[in-house]
Formats: sequence, structure tokens, C-alpha cells
Amino acid sequence: MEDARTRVTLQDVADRAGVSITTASRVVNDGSRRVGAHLARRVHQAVDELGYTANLQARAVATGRSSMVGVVVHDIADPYFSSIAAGLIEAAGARQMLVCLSAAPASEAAEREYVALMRAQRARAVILVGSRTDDAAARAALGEEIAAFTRQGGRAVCVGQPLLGVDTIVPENAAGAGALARALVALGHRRLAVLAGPRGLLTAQDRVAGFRAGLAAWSIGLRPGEVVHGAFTRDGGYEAMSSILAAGGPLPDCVFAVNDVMAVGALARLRAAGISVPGGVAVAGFDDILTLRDVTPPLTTVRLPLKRMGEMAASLVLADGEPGRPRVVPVPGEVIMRDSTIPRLPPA
Amino acid sequence: MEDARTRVTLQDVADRAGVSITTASRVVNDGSRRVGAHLARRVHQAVDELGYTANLQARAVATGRSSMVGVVVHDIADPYFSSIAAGLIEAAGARQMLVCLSAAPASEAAEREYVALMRAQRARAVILVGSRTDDAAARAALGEEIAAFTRQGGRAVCVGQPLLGVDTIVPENAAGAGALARALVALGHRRLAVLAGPRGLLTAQDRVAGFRAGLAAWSIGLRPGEVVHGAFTRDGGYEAMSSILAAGGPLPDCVFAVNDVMAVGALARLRAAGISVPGGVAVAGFDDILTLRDVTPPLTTVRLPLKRMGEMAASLVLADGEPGRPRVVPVPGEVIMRDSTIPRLPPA
DNA sequence: CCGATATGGGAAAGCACTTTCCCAGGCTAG
DNA sequence: CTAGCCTGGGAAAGTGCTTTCCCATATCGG
Repeated sequence: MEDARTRVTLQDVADRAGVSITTASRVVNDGSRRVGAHLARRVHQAVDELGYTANLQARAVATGRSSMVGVVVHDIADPYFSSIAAGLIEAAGARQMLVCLSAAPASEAAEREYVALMRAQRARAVILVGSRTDDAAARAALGEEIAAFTRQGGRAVCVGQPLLGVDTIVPENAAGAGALARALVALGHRRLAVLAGPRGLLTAQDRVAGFRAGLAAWSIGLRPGEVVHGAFTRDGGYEAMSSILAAGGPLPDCVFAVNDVMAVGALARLRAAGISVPGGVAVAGFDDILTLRDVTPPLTTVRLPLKRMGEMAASLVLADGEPGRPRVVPVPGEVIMRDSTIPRLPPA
Repeated sequence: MEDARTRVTLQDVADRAGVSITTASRVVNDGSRRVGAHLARRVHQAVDELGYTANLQARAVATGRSSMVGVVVHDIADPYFSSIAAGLIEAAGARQMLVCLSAAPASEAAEREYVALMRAQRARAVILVGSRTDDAAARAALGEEIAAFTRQGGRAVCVGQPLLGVDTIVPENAAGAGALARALVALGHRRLAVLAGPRGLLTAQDRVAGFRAGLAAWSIGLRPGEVVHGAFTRDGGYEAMSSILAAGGPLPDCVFAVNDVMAVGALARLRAAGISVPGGVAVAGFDDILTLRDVTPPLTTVRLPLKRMGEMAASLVLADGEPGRPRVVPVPGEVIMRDSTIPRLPPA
């Protein structure tokens, strides 16, 4: 077996060094116990000559702990998630954790399946990044799987809504959208519309609700036709904007897309319609996606420290808190006013 | 130990079902051998009651094969990589592989380290996504680590330059840039400049070289001052464009940024300088990044099927070719002409 | 100079599985 | 009626590692 020859084990190392496998093991994971300098050298030499690398799987079985952490995002190609993932991967790498990534397109059933897989892998932790949905049944099933995972000794962390009973990094969607709404009204916008994202997604719902609350502070309401749903994507924004245009009435002063990606879609749709921004309609987004900072006109938005949020999630995995009392780490959003919401006329 | 109680093993299942651990194992991985219906039912029931999940690590140790594949990209927040990763993750997930992701910022030393980690994990495969560098020594060291990995039974796949002696998905950077150059000249552009990316990166070098070759077909050359290096990022493009402006001479007809992200930086710099695009200077990029399709003016570029490339890489992992003869899968780029390169005057 | 205490090495018992090999019982074919 | 074969169950030997426990030697205080 060519295979067999090349697969060198600790036993091979021990044999070649003329020591017991115990001693070889102690040398390889130095620190566990002192080994005489002479034998240690012999073992090291054998390791080099044989090109030995410890089998981490076997080690994990023997010790009962692994360094794997599972991360599930909705869509890694979406800059929102890839930014968070970047922070997560960097921080996890620095802490010697092995990150396994999976994509579960906003489906708690798929997330559940991945948590089950991580449970089978005896992963140290699982991190669920992204909005919860309003499907209570699916959420409960997911929660149960997570409970099984934590009961087994794993940690669970979520980035999104604190609805799973685990440590959670919570972007303040409602507060941010509220602040944005107030700022827009302060600028002079009076008739607002919202491109509201998918119906079931709580992040979208929170942002709409927060926006609505912010407007309410100025006694401004949103009528049904002024809230139009669509996918959380560029095309979703494009189409949602389309249906606002198709409705025919007078254009709103300002359109709030619940994320930047949709806002860009809306900009594209308006450009296609020959409507200038902000001259014809103002547009605002949410997230402050880095790659989207150079669109024209520059987009008013609510900045979320995405990369930082990923790092925070990674920290939570290590910092073991008291069980039963999940920690909640709120992350405020910062309103960034740019050209896309300059009012048609300065406020009277 | 609360821990001990909740960690249920196959032995526990066997005990509860009143069968041997052998039988329990056979039932759990059904298919290995027939088991009487009666006992099978008892085992299944025990599994359910105990909430048993097989320990995949232990299984991997026992069987000697794992389903893990390691992926290393330069920067997951970069849309180029996140798109490829998206394809990879989707395809790998469909094939029941577990994807572990790491970021190694264009450093072959870091990649080497990760390959070593995957070797220790006894991963089934490792996929290196991204440009090789011109550091031959580092590349050799990486090659050696990969060789050790494959010798051990792992597969290795690369997306980039076919320089590692492993199966490789090769974007045709030179050919694409060449085609772009010819198209730009055909449009009437005569004085060209290149924002060339980082010096050591072969992908950047290939694109510059291909562009140069394309121009040569029209007997047009690039003088030293017309090729300026910079980071493979938005800011890199911004600064490279800055130094072209700072040089003072007459503006080139068209600037080719070797990737879209840099092109967007260049657009931003030109906007800051009050130079219109394409009125003042034309700008072209490379990659056709999805999130950047809506910048203004729409960017002329060379489209690479990024997501598809990720899927192809995942396929290569499974399709085992003959050893010693690494496969090379070229991926052509498609020139996409958009508004950013409309010439100042129509060609005479 | 002797018993107490480090010190460092190794045998063996895990860890949670798979898989080979053996065996008992039931069936069929001759 | 019996040799031979299939079926399904289990004991036990791996898989590659860690860790406990035991033991021989060396060191040290009194």
C-alpha cells in the first residue's frame, strides 16, 4: 500500500526514535510533561525525518475537545455577510480556531441542519450570522438543536436578533432606522416610502418598524402603498422601486431601502426611469457597505461596524459566560448623511 | 459530571437497545450490512430517545477518510473571492463536503501554514484560491507542503496560475486583458495607462502583460510612467490614479485598472479631481464584480464567471484524475463594453 | 548513610468509532 | 436425512492519539 507507507503515525516516530509512544506524544505536544533533552532531540529528529504531522482528528477524539467552529451565513457573496465573515475568520484564526463556513439562505431549517452537523463534528462552537425569521416553529426547532449542541458542551453565538437563547451580537436595526428617519425629516423630507425587504425577515421588519417609529416622532405616517416588499438584493430593490413608480402617484420625497444593496437597485431603477437622485427622489440605505461607498450619488445610510461585529462574535465564543443567562451585545448604527438625500428645497 | 451524562456514545445506544455495539454501528451507518428488522427498530428507538449523534471525528479516525475540504482565499471581504467562495461552498455542500475557510492575504507562507493544518486534519482536499506571487522560494515551499499533503492521500486544487503542479482553474487573464486592449484601441483610444496592482502578484502581472500585448498588436506601447502600481483595492486604485494625475502630463485617453475594485477607486479619484468619465478620461476594469455593476458610469470590464469558477474547483476535488498529470481548466474572460470607455470623439 | 522526594520513562487503559472474523441457527438441495 | 450455504449477531482487533498510573533511578535533607 503506497498509502500505508506515507501515512506516518506517532508509533512510527516512536519506533524510529527508539522511545515509547508515550514519550513521543509528550514531546510532540510539548508542555504536557518534561522529557529528557536527549530523548526529546531524538524524537524531534524522527519527526523531521519522517515528515510527521499529528492527526488532529485523533487528538480531538482522545482529548474530547476540538478547535473547530462552524459559521453559517445566509449568502457569503453578499457583502454584508462577507464583511462579518472577514472579521470572524481573522479573529478566529488569531485564536487558533478552525472556521467551517456554510451558507443557509435565510432558512432556519438549513441552519438547523448545519448545527446538527456541527454537533456531530463535536465542534467547539457554532455561530449563526444573519436575521432570524418570523417562522416561530422553525425557530423553535433550531433552538432545540442548539440546545442539544450546547448541552453537549458546545457554545453558540448569534449575530442578529436575540431570539435563540444564546449569546448574541445585536445590531440596533430599529434604533438606527429611527435615527435615520428623524434625520431625513429634519432635512425636510415629508413624504417617505420604504423598500422593505422580504416579509419574513426580522432584520427587515425591525428596520421598517424603527423607521416608522422615527417618522411617528414627527407625526408622519406610512400608508400601505408606501411600504413595498422585495428580495434583500440589488434586483429586489430594483423591482420594489419599479412598483413604486408603477403605482403612478406623485413621487415620494425620499425612499428608504432597508439595506444598501437594495438601495443601489433602486438607484439603478431611477436612473433607468430618468429620474435624478436626489433631485427627483432622495434615496437612503442601511449598512454602509464598503464596496458601495463609491456609487453616485453617495448614499445616505446607517453604518454598522460589520467586520467588528464578526470579531465580537468570535470573542464571545471564547469568553465563557454563565450558562442560562445569555449575553446580549448591542451594536449601535451610525447615521451617515451623504448626497443621495439632499432635499429638493432647503427646509423652510 | 454533567458533561459526561450528556455526551452519549454508540455504546450507550447499544446498551439501551440491548444489542452489541457492532449491531448498533451497522444500523447507524445503514447499508454496511443487513440487520434484522426487529433489532434495527430497537436501535433506532434508542437513538431517538437518547438524542444520539455519531461522532464524525471518531468515525473519520476509524475509517481513515474525512469529508473536510480546506479553502484559502486572500480576503473573503473582497467580492472577487467571496463570489468564488459562494460557488465553492454551494457545490461542496451539495456534495456533502465540509468547507473550512481561511484568509491568507496573498502570502504563500500563510497559505503553506494552512495547507499544513489541513494535512494535520487529514482533510480530503485543499483549494487555494487566488493569484500566485513571483516569490519562487515561497512558492516552492508551498509546493512542498502540498506534495506532502497529496502524498498522504489528499487532493489539491488551485484557482489561479497553474504553477503548483496541481489541478488548476485558470482564468485567462492575459488573453482577456489583450482582448480588452484591442477593443479599446478599436474604439479610438490611443494613449493608454495602466493601474497595475501590486508588483509581486502574478494575476496583476498577467493582466498587464496581456494588455501590453494587445496594444502591441496595434503598435502601441506603454511607457514606464504609464504603468503605476498600487494595492489590489479601492484605495490602491485611488492612489494609483492620484499619481497619474500628479505626474502632470496630458491625461491618457483611457486608464485600465487591473481589477474592478481598483477601477472604482480610480473613478472616485477622478470625480474628486472634477474630471469626467468617460468625457475626460475613459476607465476600464477587470472581473465584472456583481456589486459594482451599478457604479456610474457603468464600467467596461472583462467578465469572469467567478461563481462558476468556484463550482468548477469543487468538482475537480471529487473527479480524481491521473496523478502526476495535473489538469488545467482554462476559463476565458468576456470583454464587456459599457459607458466608461466611450471615446471623447468617435474614431475617425 | 538512609529514607523521602523528585524526575523521567513506559505499559496500558482509555476515547468513540469501524470492520474483520467467527459462529450459531435456519434453510435448501441432493 | 444431511452436507452445504446463507443470514444475522457479536467478540475483538484495529484507528491514532492522550493520559493515568506505576516504577526505576537520581537527588537531597537530616
